Amino acid sequence: MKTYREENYLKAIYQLASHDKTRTVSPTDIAHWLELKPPTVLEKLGILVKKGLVTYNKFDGAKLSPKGNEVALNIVRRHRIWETYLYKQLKFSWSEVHEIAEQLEHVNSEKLIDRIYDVIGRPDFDPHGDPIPNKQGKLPKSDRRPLSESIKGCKCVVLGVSEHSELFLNYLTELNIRLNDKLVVEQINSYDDTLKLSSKNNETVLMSSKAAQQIQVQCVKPNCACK
Amino acid sequence: MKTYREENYLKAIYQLASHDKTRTVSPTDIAHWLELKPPTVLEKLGILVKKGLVTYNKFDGAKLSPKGNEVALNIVRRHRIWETYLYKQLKFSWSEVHEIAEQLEHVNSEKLIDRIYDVIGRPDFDPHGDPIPNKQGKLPKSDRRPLSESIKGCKCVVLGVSEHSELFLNYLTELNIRLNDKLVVEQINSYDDTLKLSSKNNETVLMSSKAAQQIQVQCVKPNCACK
DNA sequence: ACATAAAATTAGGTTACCCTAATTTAGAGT
DNA sequence: ACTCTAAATTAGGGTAACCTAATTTTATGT
Repeated sequence: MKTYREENYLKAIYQLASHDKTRTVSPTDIAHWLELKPPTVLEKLGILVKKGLVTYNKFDGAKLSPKGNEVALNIVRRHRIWETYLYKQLKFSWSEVHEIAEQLEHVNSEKLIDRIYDVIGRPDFDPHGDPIPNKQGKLPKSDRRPLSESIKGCKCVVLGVSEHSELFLNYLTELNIRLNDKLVVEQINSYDDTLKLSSKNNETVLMSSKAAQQIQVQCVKPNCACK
Repeated sequence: MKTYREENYLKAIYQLASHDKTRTVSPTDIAHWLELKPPTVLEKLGILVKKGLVTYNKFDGAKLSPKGNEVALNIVRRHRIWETYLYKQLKFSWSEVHEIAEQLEHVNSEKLIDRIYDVIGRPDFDPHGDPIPNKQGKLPKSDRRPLSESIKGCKCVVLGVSEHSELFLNYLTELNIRLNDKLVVEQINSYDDTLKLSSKNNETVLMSSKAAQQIQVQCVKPNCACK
């Protein structure tokens, strides 16, 4: 339990890297993410480098080593398993589970994780729609992509969200968009990429490009023009 | 979660005090219990005193203030609720739950504790037989007392144990003594207080006074001569 | 009462994490 | 190339929790 700060650094690097794969993960990014200051992060990066969990230089930023990646994915695994357990077994709401799972993910008992993973039926995805890595740190396959990459006419199903803030989740609730909902992209505004969507019950909603980037979907038709 | 060390100090003081109510809780006792060194404990005691959670002087030892007691009992509550949950819901063995509950007890979510407490049926006692304090820090009533206080001929039922080490729990398993077993005290050796006990299925076992002190029982007959 | 063992306390040090306030280095625009 | 800004880094501290090695008290046995 004393190593939970280290776990949080590794998880942060993982999350920042997967959030935007094009940019490097800078000390400033990590500091912002963990609500710390850059010198603090820099210091810790030095320690993580020495431990062989991370590589760092100012041009490439921080990168997880294979060992660091394994640790990070294990935490992600625990987090998502707990989220699912809280949601499915203990009837917490979608927006409540994250904060509690942030704590539970650091509880060190493989047997406990195995047990609750069994109870929830060993799913590949958590209630947010995020993939649950296996023990070896491998992610299950899927064709998930951001809704923002859809083209006009695409019919797709909501698999998850990339942002888990209450603000965002409540925003989706207001738009009446839920996990597994099917959406049709009616129009894409060519000026600001705002999407006009219609959902199953023929409600039509407008969604900003910013929000659409955070929604993970999969095309319903296997030969959909979206790639 | 960062305050878990403090929680552990308070819990240690509580446990040491309830373990032997006659003796004072010394820094050395606490150090031994938490696997720390006396100066470390002394330093922390100063902080706890300053925070109004504990009183301390070398003659009376460490004592929980009302506020400190409330915090300690809340941790005990969480610990025992988790133990029960792990045992009853997640099918962990009696000897496994303690270690995991040691970690889970520090997870800070009243709603989570409430939820799992509901799931296990809001019991007054945990699977060890230990009482679960309510939210106000009150312990449920019972006539529990150590088996070592029994007199010859007493018939009593095992409600719990005061020691939770694997060593001790395995010892009980070997003697084939379980929670809720009924025992009859056949003889008490007047030299070393060793007990000769017979259990329901007429097995006879010898038990040291040391072990008997750790077993909590209740007389079966309301007018039993044990007091 | 006195030696001696044990416990409490003091002194001084370490490591992990976190900070603010410079300073240096990169990057971006002109 | 030059300037200006933002990011990275260095310098210098602080606190919490630990520790070991004295030193001082307190208890204890004879």
